[in-house]
Amino acid sequence: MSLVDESQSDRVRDALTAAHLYYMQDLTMDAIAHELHTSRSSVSRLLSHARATGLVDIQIRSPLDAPSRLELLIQERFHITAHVVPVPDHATDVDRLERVALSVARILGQFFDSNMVMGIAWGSTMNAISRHVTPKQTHGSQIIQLNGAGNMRTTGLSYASEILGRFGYAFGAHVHQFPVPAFFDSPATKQALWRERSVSRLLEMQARMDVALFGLGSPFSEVPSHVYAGGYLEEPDYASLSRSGVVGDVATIFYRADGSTDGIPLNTRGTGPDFDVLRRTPRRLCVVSGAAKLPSLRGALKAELITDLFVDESTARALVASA
Amino acid sequence: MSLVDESQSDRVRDALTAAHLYYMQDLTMDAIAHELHTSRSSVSRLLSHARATGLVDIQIRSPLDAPSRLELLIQERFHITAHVVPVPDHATDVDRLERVALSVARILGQFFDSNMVMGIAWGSTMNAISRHVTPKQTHGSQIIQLNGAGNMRTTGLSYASEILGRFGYAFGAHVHQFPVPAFFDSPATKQALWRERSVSRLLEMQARMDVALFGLGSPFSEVPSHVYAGGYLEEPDYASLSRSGVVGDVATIFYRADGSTDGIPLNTRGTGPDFDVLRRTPRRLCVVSGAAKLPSLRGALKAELITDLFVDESTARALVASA
DNA sequence: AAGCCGGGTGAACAAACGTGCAAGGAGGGG
DNA sequence: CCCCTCCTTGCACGTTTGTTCACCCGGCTT
Repeated sequence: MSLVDESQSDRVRDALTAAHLYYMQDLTMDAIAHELHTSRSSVSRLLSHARATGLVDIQIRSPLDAPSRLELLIQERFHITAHVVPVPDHATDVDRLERVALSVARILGQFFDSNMVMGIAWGSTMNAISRHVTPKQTHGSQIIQLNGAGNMRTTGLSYASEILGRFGYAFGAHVHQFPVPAFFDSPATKQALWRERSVSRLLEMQARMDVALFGLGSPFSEVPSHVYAGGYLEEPDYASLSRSGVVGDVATIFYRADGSTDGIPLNTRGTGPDFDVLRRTPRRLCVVSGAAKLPSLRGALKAELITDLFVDESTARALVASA
Repeated sequence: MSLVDESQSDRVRDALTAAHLYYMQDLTMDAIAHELHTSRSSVSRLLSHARATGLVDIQIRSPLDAPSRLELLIQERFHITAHVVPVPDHATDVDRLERVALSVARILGQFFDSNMVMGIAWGSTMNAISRHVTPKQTHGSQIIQLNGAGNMRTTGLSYASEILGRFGYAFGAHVHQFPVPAFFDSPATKQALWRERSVSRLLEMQARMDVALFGLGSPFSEVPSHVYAGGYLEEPDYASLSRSGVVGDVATIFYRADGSTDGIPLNTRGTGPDFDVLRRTPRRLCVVSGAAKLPSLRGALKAELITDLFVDESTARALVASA
């Protein structure tokens, strides 16, 4: 282990030197290879490594007078910070998701630091982000799962824990899983379990998280979110959602177009944090891609669930275009 | 002007988009050119522009457990933060200076922010840095010249103001020049002028600066600094310095190997800030390259003039090697 | 001890990139 | 109105960079 450690740290040291020479002194990889007594290819790999592990941190800082027109409009209209991801109009929804996720993954480190608690939902958006998130070493930080992931067929643990694990690994954070189904069959079971100390400990932690990161579910769009495709809900559930006028969910809690949640039966069985809890979280990062989620997004904005919105360009345009 | 402004801001906007697509989404320049309806070459230029103007900010962050061994040693021995710039041992002194300067220019933005006052000396080191400093927009910030620049032949204003001007431009800071000679002929003139309100206003500003940036002068090394080559001093002055046991200067104030300054005649005629003033400045960035400055560096460390040291690798090695 | 296995290396190739150059276009002055 | 100038553009070229592949070397198994 000591040998491994040593060679690891040698590698890091070399990567740092190479990064310094490349990004601070503008040497070519060739020149660096020469100074480091190795081959140019190795330097290329060293630099890739440096970027991938967050040794090199590339940020884009708009001079504050020139954020995109769209970001300004959204800020004025909804009083949130918008990060519009440029994506060509003809891109497919899969592309959109992937590109927004990549951008978020790169920028996430700016929102998370040592000794913070970050709550994370799961789903295709979070999955995509998790696969790209660039590491940033922190200490004493915690990552906590926002809602259960089990369904009738599996405990969902492996899927959710893979996602959470990648975030935890990237930030050197302690990961707290939430080993319950996404939806309980009976509200009583939920209430019972919520009184269990192991669970209430998690809920308390959720109540004092610093950052929440989530996507939006949109039950009635053509591209249903993970929750809706994964066998978590059954026919009568959908009928009930439809009757209640639901337009979306955040971490298994549903809401209407006006942002209200009162009297939606399924919410007594969902496992995500109550919106009152969520709204007390200082920074609430919401990632949305694709126009299909527009109604869900409007509802979430009405419900004031979002402080920072990450959205692809054309969806952003659609958002401000309509009243 | 409005047309110029508009096209400027268009350019910035395009540069931001391109940077986002390139650095956050890992598209190739070709792909970006396509999305922006322009040619690949223009995208290349756009990205260069984005980097050069600080829209894209590249930082290197050592995981705090692995700063170079040298930086650690220096920190332990002298209680300052060291930034060791990797430079191959066989590099010439000119190379050394240039590469250290480049590194400092890139990192300087991390030390300077809005509403700050930065004092800047001048000389070949500062000149080299000024030619590379990457912009960072700030507001309400001030840059102030630490010491006069005139000599028997010229007022020195153009040289010093060029340097100061580049810093000021890069940070959007107000520049305050110090229109006096580097050394007065007579101490009485200095004292008289020091009582002038226009000058004392500058001195007061120096007294509350947040950052000072300076190199070291080394009067008796083979590669004399600008002050010594530029006709600022005359033969009797050198003799006097030699008699006093001077090993270096910071902004025209001389010191001995033990860091003391008392009773050095020339200091009554120099125009830089008193070391007591300097030592009250929260951050004092010193840039040194080349082993020839080692004695000066040791003296400056003894005098506790430095909080952050930027130095090339082999000079750093030499510094810790000797007791 | 021989043999496999995984990770890392440099050579060679292909892709991506930067830059000198000539052409085109907008703005300003005659 | 024309011309001159300066700035920007895209092309073409040479350079720089990423990636594939065969190879080597240390560690572990049989």
